[in-house]
Amino acid sequence: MSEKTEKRKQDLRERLTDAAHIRIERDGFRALRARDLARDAGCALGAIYNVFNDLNAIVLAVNGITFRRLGATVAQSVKGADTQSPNQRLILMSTAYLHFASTHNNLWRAVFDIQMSLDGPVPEWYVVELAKLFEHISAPLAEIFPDRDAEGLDLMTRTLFSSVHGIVLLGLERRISGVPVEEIEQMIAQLLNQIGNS
Amino acid sequence: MSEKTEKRKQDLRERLTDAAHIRIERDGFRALRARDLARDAGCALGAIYNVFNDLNAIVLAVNGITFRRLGATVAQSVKGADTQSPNQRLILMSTAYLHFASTHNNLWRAVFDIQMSLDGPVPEWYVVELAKLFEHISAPLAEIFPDRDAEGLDLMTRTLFSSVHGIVLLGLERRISGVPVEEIEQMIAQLLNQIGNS
DNA sequence: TGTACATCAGTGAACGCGCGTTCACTGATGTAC
DNA sequence: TGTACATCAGTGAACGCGCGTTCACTGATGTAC
Repeated sequence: MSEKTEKRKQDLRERLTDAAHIRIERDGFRALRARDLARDAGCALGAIYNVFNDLNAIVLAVNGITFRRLGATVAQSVKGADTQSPNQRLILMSTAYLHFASTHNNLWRAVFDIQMSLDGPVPEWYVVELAKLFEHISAPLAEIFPDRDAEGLDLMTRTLFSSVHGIVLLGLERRISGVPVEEIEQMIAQLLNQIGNS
Repeated sequence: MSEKTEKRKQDLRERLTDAAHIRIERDGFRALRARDLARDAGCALGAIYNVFNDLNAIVLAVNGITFRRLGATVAQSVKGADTQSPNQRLILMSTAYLHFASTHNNLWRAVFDIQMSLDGPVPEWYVVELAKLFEHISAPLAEIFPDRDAEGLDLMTRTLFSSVHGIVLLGLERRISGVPVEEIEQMIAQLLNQIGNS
């Protein structure tokens, strides 16, 4: 395969991923259709399978991008905030998480939904990104609880992340327990202040 | 329609619900098939539609049962525990919640999953059960924070429920961030002790 | 009690549709000489 | 530079399957007289 051809393939891969990105963001990943993607990307239906193993691989590709963006957004929220209290930084990150989830709801859900319904190994990027996210959380926690060992800190990190995730998840779920974003922010602040003040 | 006939219909409804209950618990609600149900319940495929509007109605019926059981289990866990500290009671309830979710994982997920992917009005029982669950949570919270008004208490109740839900959800999710149940118990205790000690 | 009729639960074959994936073909691109 | 050949990206019609739901039919049950 010549370089030029390889580039064309890469090009198609990107066009498909972009199209999937847009469609998932708008309609959710369960509404993704091979025929729609082909039309959007301007290729034949069969061409998809020259470039991806199956539809799922495209969703995973989009999820990889989404998760990295999410991680970057959270990291960004505390960049240059070293002067803030650790508690304040946790709130900044959680709020960033909330806003990402709120703004890109379908993309965000796809990341967590599809993992749960799939089998096979968890993709590498997933593990890496999650670890990075956890590092950002554990840093302020280590300041708040300086005498915890690494293991205790890890448990606390998971606890905190899951809690905030739960608050965001149910808070954004209009059909069940959904509330306005400001109220979700209050919930997060409430939770973190409890923890920060102990 | 005679009384006897009505009873037969009611009977079939129950047989179908029971069959769905078993299958959802074992395989998850996404694997539920009309033909399987008909076979399990010993009726013809078409008979289902004499008795339910569609498959979804059966899942909703099962979800109603599950949610009530869940509520009862949580309530049971603090029955006669008035001597315990409010914090301790919150831990009891959360642990009961965890164990229910862990033991009846697919049933539990169906309750939350299907609500999110459906449109149309939220069923009455759902709202009622959730309100009951929230009452159980807000009682101990009112003891811990006697000077909060009703609104603040409500916010805190939602915060707590969502947090515990998130911890259980991600904790039980083997493919992503899953950990042993004992560790989830620790996470819950950690969260609630933070809140109880403030 | 018996007979004629009406109803409607019960039946399962067939409909209908959606949709991921394949596959035989074509033509553009690249390579060898 | 030109010619012959090979490769493989690109094509889209067709396959295949799953599965919810319908529908024309039947026979059991109930009702009227």
